Amino acid sequence: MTKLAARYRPGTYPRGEDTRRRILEAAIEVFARDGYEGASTRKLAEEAGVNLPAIQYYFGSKEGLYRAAIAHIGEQIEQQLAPVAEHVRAALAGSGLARGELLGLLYAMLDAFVALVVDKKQQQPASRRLLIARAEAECSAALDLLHDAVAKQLVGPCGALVAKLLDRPVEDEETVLRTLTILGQVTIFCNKGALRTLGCKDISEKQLASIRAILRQQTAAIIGAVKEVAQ
Amino acid sequence: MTKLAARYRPGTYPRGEDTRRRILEAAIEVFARDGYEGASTRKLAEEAGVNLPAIQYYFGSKEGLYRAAIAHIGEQIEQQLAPVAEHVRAALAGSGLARGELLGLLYAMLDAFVALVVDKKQQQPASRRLLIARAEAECSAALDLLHDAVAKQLVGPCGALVAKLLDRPVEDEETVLRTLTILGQVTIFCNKGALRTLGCKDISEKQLASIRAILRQQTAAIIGAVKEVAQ
DNA sequence: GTCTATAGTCGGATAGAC
DNA sequence: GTCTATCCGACTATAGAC
Repeated sequence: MTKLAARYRPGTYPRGEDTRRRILEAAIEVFARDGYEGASTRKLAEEAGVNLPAIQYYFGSKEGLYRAAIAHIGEQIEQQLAPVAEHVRAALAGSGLARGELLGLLYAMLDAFVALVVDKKQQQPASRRLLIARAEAECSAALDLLHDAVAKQLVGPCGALVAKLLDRPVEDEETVLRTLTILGQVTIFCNKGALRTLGCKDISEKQLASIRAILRQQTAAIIGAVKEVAQ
Repeated sequence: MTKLAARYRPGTYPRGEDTRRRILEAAIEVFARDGYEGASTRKLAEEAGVNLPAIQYYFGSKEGLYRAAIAHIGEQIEQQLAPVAEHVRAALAGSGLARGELLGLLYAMLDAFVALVVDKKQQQPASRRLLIARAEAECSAALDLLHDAVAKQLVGPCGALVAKLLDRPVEDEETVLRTLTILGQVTIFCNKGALRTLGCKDISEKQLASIRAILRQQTAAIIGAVKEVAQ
C-alpha cells in the first residue's frame, strides 16, 4: 500500500478530474468526522457518490487518499497565508523598518492566523480543523506536509519579526520560544475545552474582534512595546 | 454496548483488582498509539497480557474500557493539579491579597500546568498526552471528564486570579479570553509542530526552565504589571 | 474468575464485465 | 473510466468448559 501511495505525485492527474475532486472533498469530511481507521472505504465512496473501487483507481489505496487529503489541506493553508507571508518577507528584505512597522506586520500575521483557526467564513472550516487535529494526534507521516506549510508561511515570518523586535538572532532559542508562545495565544481557540469555557459552540463575529484586539495588546506587551502603536 | 459501558461506576471494583489495572494501563498505551478504532480488542488484550474476553468481563465492552481509560486520566489530572488549585482557592477565600501575591499564585498555576503538559518526569507522560489529543480530536463523550478536571483545577482558579488582577468580574468575556490566551502560551507545546520548530524531539530540562521564565515575564506583561515581582 | 472456541459482521482490496 | 460481484482476513462479542 505504501508503494502505491508513494507513487502519487501532486499536480499530475491524467484521470477524471471531477470524480477525483469529489472523492477528495468527501474524504476530508469523512476522515475528519470518523478518523482514519473509523472511515471505511465504503463510507468514503458512498459519501462521494462513487463506487467502491474508484478509491483504489484514483488514489491507489485508502492511505493514498488520506495522504492526498492532508496534502490538499496543506496547500490550502499555504495559499491562504501566502499574501501576508510574502508581504512580510518583502518588507524584511528591505532595511530599516521602524518598530511600529514591525509590530504592524506581526499583527497582520496574527490576524491571518486567527482567520485560519477560528473564522467560519472558510471553505470546509470545521472539517479542516478537525482533520488537522486528528492528523496531529495520529502522528501520521502526512503530517509533515502541514507542518511545512505552517513553518514556511507562519512560524518563519513571525519568528523573523520577533527576532528583529527583540534584537536577537532568528535561530536564538528565546526568540523561538517567544514566537511559539505568542502563536499559542491563538491556537488555544482550536481547543474544544476553550470553547466550552467561553460557554458557546463557536466563536461569534463579536468575540473574534475582541480576540484580535486582545492579541494585539498582549503581543505588544510581550514584545515590550509599552506604548500603543497605530495600525 | 452503551448500556454496559454506562453501567460502569468509578470506585466500585468488586472484581480482580490487579487484572483490571493491568488492562487499564495497557489500554492507555494502546489507545494513545493506535486511536480508538485502530486499537483492536486483540491488541489491547495481548498488550495487557490477558485473554480476549477479559475486556468484556471487566469493562463491559471496548467502549467501556475506553471511557474508563479517559476517566482515569481525568482523575490523574485532577489530583496532580489539586495542591496548587486548593492553595489558590484558599488564598482567594481570604481578602486583601497584594498584586504581587496574586501574580505569584498565577505563576504557580502556570508552573503546574507546564509540568502537566511537558514534564517528562510523569507517569505515562507521552501516552497520556497523546490520548488526550486524540480524545480532543475525536470529540468523544468521555472528553467531558477531562474538560471538567481542567476547568475545575486550572481554568477556574486562573480565571479568578486574572479577574482579580484586572479588577474585572470573573464571568466577564474579556477576563475569560485573557485567561485562555495566557494558558495558550503553554498549550502550544503540546503541538508536535512546535517541537519540530524547536528542532528537538522533546523538551529538555534547560528549555523547561527557559519556558517557565519566559511565561512569567510575558504573563506579567500581559497583566500589565510592568515591575518585576519576586517569587 | 479465567480460558478456548467460535459465531457473525465488516473491513480493504481485486477480478473482470462493460 | 466505471461498475458488480466477490475474496479473504480481521474485527467485536459471546457461549460455555473449567
